This record gives sequence, structure tokens and C-alpha cells, in this order.
Amino acid sequence: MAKRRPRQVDVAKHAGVSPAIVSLVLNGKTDDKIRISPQTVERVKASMRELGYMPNPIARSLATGHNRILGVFTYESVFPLQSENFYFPVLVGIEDEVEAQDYDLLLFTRSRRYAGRRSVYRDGVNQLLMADGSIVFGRDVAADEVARLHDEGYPFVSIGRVETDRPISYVATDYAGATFEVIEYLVGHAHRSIAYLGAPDRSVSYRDREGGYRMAHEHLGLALDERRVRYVDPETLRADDLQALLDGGATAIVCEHHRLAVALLRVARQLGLSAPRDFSLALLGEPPRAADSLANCTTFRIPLYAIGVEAVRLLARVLDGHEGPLRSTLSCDFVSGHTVATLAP
DNA sequence: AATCTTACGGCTTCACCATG
DNA sequence: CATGGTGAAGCCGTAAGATT
Repeated sequence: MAKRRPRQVDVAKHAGVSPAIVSLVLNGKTDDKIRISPQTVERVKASMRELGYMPNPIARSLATGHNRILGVFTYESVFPLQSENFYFPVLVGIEDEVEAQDYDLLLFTRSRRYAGRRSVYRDGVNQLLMADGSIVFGRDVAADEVARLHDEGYPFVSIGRVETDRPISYVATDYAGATFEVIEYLVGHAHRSIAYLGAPDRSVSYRDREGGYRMAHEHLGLALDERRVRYVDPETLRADDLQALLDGGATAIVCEHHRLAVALLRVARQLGLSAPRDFSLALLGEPPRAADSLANCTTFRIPLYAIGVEAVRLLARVLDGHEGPLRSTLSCDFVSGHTVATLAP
């Protein structure tokens, strides 16, 4: 039979004081309203040492209503290889900043059993309440859930802009601005017909990129030909598709994500074409570990680590009682690469 | 058998009190 | 009146116990 762990009341008895004093000594609250003689403080500390007393964190959070635990909830898998560890640097940033802010981290990776998709709620109960506050992220943060979290008053920060009418806090990435910069760069290399290859799934970050593409056309005085904007899966991309874009006059192609770019280079090879010799190519966001065929691709670097850090900082401020939504937009770094050539006149 | 009540877990904190 | 405390409510959910 293992000996029962000593509780606060045991320490109190041992030191000849009331449990309240033990609590106050434990939390160093000897300077405020309540005065405790230095001798008593020492006696209590000695008793705690002697009995090997450790406070019970569950009971503590029961009494205080908080536990200095931050949750991370992801709407998609973080660890499987298919995700190419895109979010890994984000998690590293979160971990580092959580440590710096003296919190603990709790990772929620719930099954899809309940709503057909991952959900914060289990049988209608917000599981994130186990933590003082949480960071939610994923390519498809569910707008309805986030709205509900907000309405319930649960403290959280979203990584990625969420389209909802609620004033939620988030860390956004300036995909529009970064894409604008890429288009500007292409235009600087004399391209005026730039095709856009996007994913069929129009999640927020993709639409932001496309917004930047369109904005650049407007601001740079380029004619936008809708036939050059294509939504396609990498698996279904055919050589014909590339041929059609080039026949239509496109001299440069931007890809929303790296699997599209890889697929594009594959079908180019089938046609005996390559970038930047036969067309220019830019990728709208660097893959975490650049795929071999994209090692020199013109792209931009997403500040994944900084996004994680910033999310924790915002959440910490929310938990410190900051009222109203906190929002940060981080910019990306342009990477010139070698897949864009200056177009001959 | 169904429904309602209470004790319990360990800790924090507010209101209050005895003594020199 | 300053010093050095004490007592008890309450945090929340569960399960055992009491009452119909």
C-alpha cells in the first residue's frame, strides 16, 4: 500500500497552523492583506519539506478556475507525413512561447467520430475547457464552431483568418500581399499574361492568395483573363491543361500550393518543357521542406514559427483580461529563386 | 424504482477575531 | 490599533445515500 500523498491539511497539522496559512505560504501571499510571522513561514516550509508535500493541481484549478494550461486544437492532422509537416514549425513556435510565458501545453487531436469532421465539441461539450484558453488552427477552421466558442466566451486565438461576423482574435498571414509581390516580380520581368493554378477547395488562405493575384492585376494595369484562372487537383492535372494555358498566351504560371507546382513540372516534362526556359513558374508559399523539383522555385516564405509565437502572445494577452479582438497579420518573405526568366520582347 | 439530496475531493480566499 | 492569525464558503462534477 503506497502511502497517501500528504495534503495541505497534513502540513497544517504538522506545523500547528490552519490550512489557510499553508496555502498563503505556498503561494507567497505573505505580503498582502494577511500577515504571517517569518517564523511561521519557516515552520510551514519546513513541514512541507519534511512531509514531501506537493499541491494538487486539480484541486488548485478547481478553486481558482484556471490552471495555466493552453490548448492547441487542430482541424487537421499535424503529425502524419501527408501533411508534409507544414504545421510543424508553427507548433515549435507555440511550444517555445508557451514555455516563455510559463504555461503548459495541451494538444487536442480529436477523432472525427462525432460530427464527421474534427470538432471541439464532444456531445455538445466544449472539450477545450480543460485549458484556460486555446489556439485553433488548420486549413479549414470551422467558422461555425469558432463563432460558438466566441459566443460562449471561451478565450481562444485562431491561426488563420476566419470568416465570421464575430470579433474573434486571430493571427493571419498576408497571403494577398505576398502574392501581390510575386505578381509584381513577374511583371518586373516583363510578364503580362500570368496564369493562376488553384486548388478546387477554396479555403480562406487560398482565396486570400487569389485576392492578391486579382488586386495585382488591377493595380498594375494588367488585363485579367478568367480562362487563365484554373482550379484543379494535382492528380488530375494533364499535359493538355498546361498546353492550353501556354497556347492561350500565358508566359508565367503561379501555383497556390506546392503539390500543384510539382504536378505542373511533371506534365511539363511530358511535353519536353521546363521552367524557366519555356515558361516562368512561381509558387505561392514555400513548402516546409522544399521538394527536390522545387528547390529553386520562386516563392515566398511563410513565417510559420513566428505565427506560432504570435498566437501564444495574443492568447496570453486575452487571458490577462484584454477586451476585444486581437489581430496580427504577419508578412511573408519573397524568395526570388530561379524559375522566373525575363521575357524577351 | 424513480427522484432528489448530500458528501466528497484539495485548495484558495474573504470575512472576521483574539491578543498584546 | 497593529499583529498574526482562524473558520468556512465555494469551486464543480460525481456517486453514494436518503426520501418519496
